[in-house]
Amino acid sequence: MEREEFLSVYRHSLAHIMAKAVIEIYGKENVQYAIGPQIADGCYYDFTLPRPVSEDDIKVIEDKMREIIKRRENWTRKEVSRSEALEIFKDQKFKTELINDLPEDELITVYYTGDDFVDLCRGPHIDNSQELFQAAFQIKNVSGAYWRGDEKRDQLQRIYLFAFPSKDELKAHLTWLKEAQERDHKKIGVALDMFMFRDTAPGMAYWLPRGWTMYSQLMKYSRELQAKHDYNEISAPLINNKKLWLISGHWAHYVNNMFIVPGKTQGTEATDAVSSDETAQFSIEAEDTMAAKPMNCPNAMIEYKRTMHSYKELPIRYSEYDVLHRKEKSGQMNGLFRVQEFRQDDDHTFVSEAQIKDEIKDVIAIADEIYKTFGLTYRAEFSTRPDDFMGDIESWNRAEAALKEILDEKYGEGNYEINEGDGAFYGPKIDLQIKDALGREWQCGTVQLDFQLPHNFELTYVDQDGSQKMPIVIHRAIFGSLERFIGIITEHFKGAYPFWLNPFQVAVVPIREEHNEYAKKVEMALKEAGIRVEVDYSDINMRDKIKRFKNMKDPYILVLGNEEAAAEEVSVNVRGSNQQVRNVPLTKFIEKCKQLNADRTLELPSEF
RNA sequence: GCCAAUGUGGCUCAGGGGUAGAGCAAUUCACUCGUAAUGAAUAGGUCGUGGGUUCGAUUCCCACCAUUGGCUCCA
Repeated sequence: MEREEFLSVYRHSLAHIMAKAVIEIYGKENVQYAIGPQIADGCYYDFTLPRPVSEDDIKVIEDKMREIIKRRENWTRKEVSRSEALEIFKDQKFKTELINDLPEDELITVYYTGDDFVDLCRGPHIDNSQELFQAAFQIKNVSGAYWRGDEKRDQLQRIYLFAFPSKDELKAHLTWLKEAQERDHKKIGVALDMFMFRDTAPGMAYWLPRGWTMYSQLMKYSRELQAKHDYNEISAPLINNKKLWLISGHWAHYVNNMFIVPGKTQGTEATDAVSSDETAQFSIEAEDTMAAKPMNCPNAMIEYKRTMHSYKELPIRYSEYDVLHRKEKSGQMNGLFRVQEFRQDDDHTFVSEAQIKDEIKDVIAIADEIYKTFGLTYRAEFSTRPDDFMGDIESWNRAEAALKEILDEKYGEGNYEINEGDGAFYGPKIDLQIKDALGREWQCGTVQLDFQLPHNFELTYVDQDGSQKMPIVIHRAIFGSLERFIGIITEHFKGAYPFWLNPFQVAVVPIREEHNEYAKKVEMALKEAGIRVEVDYSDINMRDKIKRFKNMKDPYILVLGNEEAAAEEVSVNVRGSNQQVRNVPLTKFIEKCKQLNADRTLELPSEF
């Protein structure tokens, strides 16, 4: 049996063992068991139980599973008719629903584990529980889950299980998990003084000097690159009157994700901040109701509309890095990955239909260059026309064909995922997904075609024949949210960012106070060359200075003593090792740093 | 929004019905010319917030807030 097949068979079988254990513990009449599929590192099973599963229960369930396996029970496959199946599971609502939803001609099979447990399943399974003797498993955690992933339906308790063919493999997985948790950007970001969160602004990062330095470098990089591709940056108001959101459609489709500032319907001005006017009433129906922008697009439309446009101007690319606010339901926030305030490397490009393909191609080229700079790999997803699409079907077909052609050229047919009918109602889209340290995927880049907004805002351009045409809008972001992207790269680099990006690039350690003068000279020379440098002039042991800079993961630490001062040299301590590179001429070191900045090099050289 | 867990000095965490403890960090002093944790002393906390139970709550109960892991939804 292939390893993959083996994994799927016995992980799946372990899910049944878990169900059997849970039923024996809680009593069959108290348990509704739903589904128990295998997943990447094990399996899970969904139940409704008489009470929540506690820490103590977890141990009990694990022990019961081991006990069941030791019974060496036979697993028996049985083909049954629909009515037999319904009879077997007559007290099980989820199984009954599953059976009723099976196609008419579907062969229904059930598996007996021992005489007292039966589950609806297409298999295949092991023949006897003793085949699981070597298997290593451990309950991972318990969480809530919705029946059939529908939040309007039953809330189930999902018990996750790690499951591997051997104890060593389980142990290796747990080690991996522990290491992954050490990459957590929430930990590293705090340790490196990058950012913080406070409940004075839930889900909104406070950027500290180091973190903001890096944030600025990302924007600088993005701006430089996009300038080469003829993008024009704009900026627009952070809060807009409700009338804008009514036109854009956000008030109808997105209002639950917006921070609203209700207008005043009656009352006088408050006279002081402490005792405000109690007669004042606020309502989102008031005309002066405002909302913080969750997206940049509507304002970009407003700027486009300022003047008439000729076909000769297209494509018009409006990029922007403005702050966006999106209100999240509680429980959705996650460090920098999911926040309520963020910036995107956003852009709205106005094109004619004929320009779509070339424009998207250029976008993909930019994306490629950016991701390559960070050494990130991503997965592309193509989402096509949904049922409630807007616009004419011919435009959709042409747009989708253009996107598909680009994707095929770029990634090769079949090397990207196609989500049929999953596009936005206003246009098809390409999303780029990147994994975090724990293997969770996050959408970063996105390229979306939009037929709707130009319509809502009645955008036009004058075509060659003098007729009024409606442009198509391309929304795109490559980093996506800069916050999310910084979270991703923090985990990717484990806080040891590339030289060009690190908050401080060079740290300087004068060995004793009498070397401060030379250190100052080195500092100024580095700053002159545009290199971000920090120096510790304090009167403490050099080891302490080095320790602090190492903890902050500065790429190069320069140690300066008599020898260096006399020869205008530096001694370089390279991040990631304790090797010292001695007798490097200062000018040579600076040239190297400038080169690393210019090339945005990923590797950190230890030769100068 | 739902299920569960967590919240103790700047950070990491221990403790537990009788008004709090460690390590790191900070401050002061000493040490300090060769590459990652020198020594001593000092200071710092109404134990997330608000109620309740109790003679007494940081500890038990309730609500709320925030965070984490999932579900759902998204950049």
